[in-house]
Amino acid sequence: MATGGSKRVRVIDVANAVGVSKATAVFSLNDRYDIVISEPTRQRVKNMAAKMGYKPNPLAQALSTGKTGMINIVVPYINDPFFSRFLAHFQQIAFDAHLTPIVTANFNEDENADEFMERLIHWPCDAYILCYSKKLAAFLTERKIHLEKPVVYIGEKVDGIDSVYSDHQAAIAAILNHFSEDRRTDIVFVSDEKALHYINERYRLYLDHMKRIGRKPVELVVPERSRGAAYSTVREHLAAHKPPQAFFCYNDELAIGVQRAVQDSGYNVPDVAVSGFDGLPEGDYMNPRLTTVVYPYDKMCHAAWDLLEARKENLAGASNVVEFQSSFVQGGSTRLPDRVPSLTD
Amino acid sequence: MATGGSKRVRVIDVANAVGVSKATAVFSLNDRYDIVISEPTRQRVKNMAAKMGYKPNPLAQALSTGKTGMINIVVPYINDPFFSRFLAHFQQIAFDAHLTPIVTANFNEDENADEFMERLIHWPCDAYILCYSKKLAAFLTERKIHLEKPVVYIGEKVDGIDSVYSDHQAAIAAILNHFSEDRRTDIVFVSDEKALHYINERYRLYLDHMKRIGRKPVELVVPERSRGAAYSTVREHLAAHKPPQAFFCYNDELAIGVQRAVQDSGYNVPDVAVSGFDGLPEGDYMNPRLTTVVYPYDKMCHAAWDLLEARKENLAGASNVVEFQSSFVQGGSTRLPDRVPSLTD
DNA sequence: CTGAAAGCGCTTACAG
DNA sequence: CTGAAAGCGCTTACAG
Repeated sequence: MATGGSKRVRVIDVANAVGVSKATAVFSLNDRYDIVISEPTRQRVKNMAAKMGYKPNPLAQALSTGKTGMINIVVPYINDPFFSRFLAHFQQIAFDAHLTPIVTANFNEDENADEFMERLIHWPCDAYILCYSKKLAAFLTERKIHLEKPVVYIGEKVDGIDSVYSDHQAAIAAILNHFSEDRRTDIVFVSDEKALHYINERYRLYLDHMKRIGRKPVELVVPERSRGAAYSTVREHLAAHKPPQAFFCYNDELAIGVQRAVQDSGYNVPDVAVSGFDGLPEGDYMNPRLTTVVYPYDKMCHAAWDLLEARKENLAGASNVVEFQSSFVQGGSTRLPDRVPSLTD
Repeated sequence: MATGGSKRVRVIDVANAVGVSKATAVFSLNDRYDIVISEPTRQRVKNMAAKMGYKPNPLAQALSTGKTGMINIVVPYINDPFFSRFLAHFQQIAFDAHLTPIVTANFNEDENADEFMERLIHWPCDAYILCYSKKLAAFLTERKIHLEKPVVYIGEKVDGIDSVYSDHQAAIAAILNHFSEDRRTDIVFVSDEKALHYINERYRLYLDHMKRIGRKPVELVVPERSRGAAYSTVREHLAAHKPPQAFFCYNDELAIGVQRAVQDSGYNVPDVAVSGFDGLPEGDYMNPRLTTVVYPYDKMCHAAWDLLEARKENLAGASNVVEFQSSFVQGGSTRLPDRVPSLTD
């Protein structure tokens, strides 16, 4: 049976209805002006197609042309306020470009990850947008997929493929500097295992900072990158230890759990300061508001798209990098009431 | 050029490498045990396919069989903590079933909505899962798409197609009852325009309740279903009016903005009570915790999947409905300290 | 413009 | 098991 329902209209049906050949119908519909067809004929075909509700079967077109009109957008997790912002942007961009976005979560380090990647590279699509999944980027480049189809990476600078990222250094320094100005030196770094395992910029700058001010770094490792896990870990920690002057959290997701844990343990925020990262919208609705770092999401997404478009012309060319700057945003979760806030930007 | 890279391995390549016919190769790979092929031959084909990295081209398979292996999952918005939970569940379900999920946001009432729906029905896929988009459901049933492919609706009971929903009545009653027990009678309903426009259960039960207790209902209409819009609306309201005893909010998204607005206006929550709806994870991390209503998301998703599976066998059969019960969860955002909490379940 | 044909990569019915 | 063939619905090169 034909794909897409029993009585789907085909080009041949349109051609027969108008009384022209299949070729003429196709050329008219596809605006092939390199073929000589009279304007009235073109119009008759188009009108009839519209009247009959003809839509080309994308599958057949794809098989014939090698262009699927599908674009694979990969994020580590689909149900995550951080990544879903990127998804929403790309969804809109793809819609406008008349492409079908195949949105997939790559399960990053999960047990399904390998299986996922195998399936991914065999799925026919025209291009890939990878968000924050270095492992997947390595997988694709190893198999030279980026030489066959455009691939763009968003999140970090990755060798060999076009990438877009936001530089966090100044923003991280601003947070740590802000702690110093409030004379907070007893700072705990909160992250999940992954963030410690890889060479992590936030962690590294934290270590540098602690060294500089001559204090011993303390890491609190949360078993999983979720607010719930952060909450439990910090509750336990505060049951056994005195609170630090500040919790420097890997991201907002963790900071949200941390802040709640501090409060539920009977301490006040910002007496105990809590800082996050990522600029999740919900941070603005915490009480107090979460100090965080925001990135220019929309600009990053559009830059990624532009790279992808440009790449089509030149698959083998040298890879490009587009850099943005993240910015520190101070909220009540770190501001001591008796001090004037100091924003670096 | 072939889809999916220049040197993609095809069945014929595998067949030639083993020295069997194309048909034999296909039958072996597809485990067609209705065809007599010796076991050793089957194995040789499979091993060679694995060795050569052969994966069938899904596009060609789809065109030939009429089965695309794609399932369309539609939500109003992709970047929404409520809907993205459903997405995450279905993503996993589809992965396990070896299907490719086409995740799309239908922009619900936006300007793009019509264009979106037109494209949607012409996109070849094997089935549809619609989440909370009645307009789209009507569009599909009008065109009798549900008689061609399985369609399941999640969110409400919809005539003519299989649907899964959670009944909120008891939970809504529990919230209102909870307000009464705390002697709160001055209750404001907060929703966006849509929620008032349609016949809305939460709104209707609120009106009934206010009538019963002899108080005048007050609706606060937020221009858009976002926490930011709710925040602004309530800030303005509280600048001009005395606070009510309770804000009964259409959902958590709005309640999050409302709670923050109440606090920023200088009032205490739960002196002014705020209740939400949906059981978003972030409600648990508000200060105080948000009183809300939770649904059995995972069960709903699996029920929807089961309906879809069953529907394949019998497209024309009468539609089924699976109902779940939502439950009231009391948080600190409504609990008066001097009263014993009263949970109905 | 037309008409007949090949091809994308697969599945499947059929005669041997 | 094999081999030759038709078909899914489209695109495209080619001879007229």
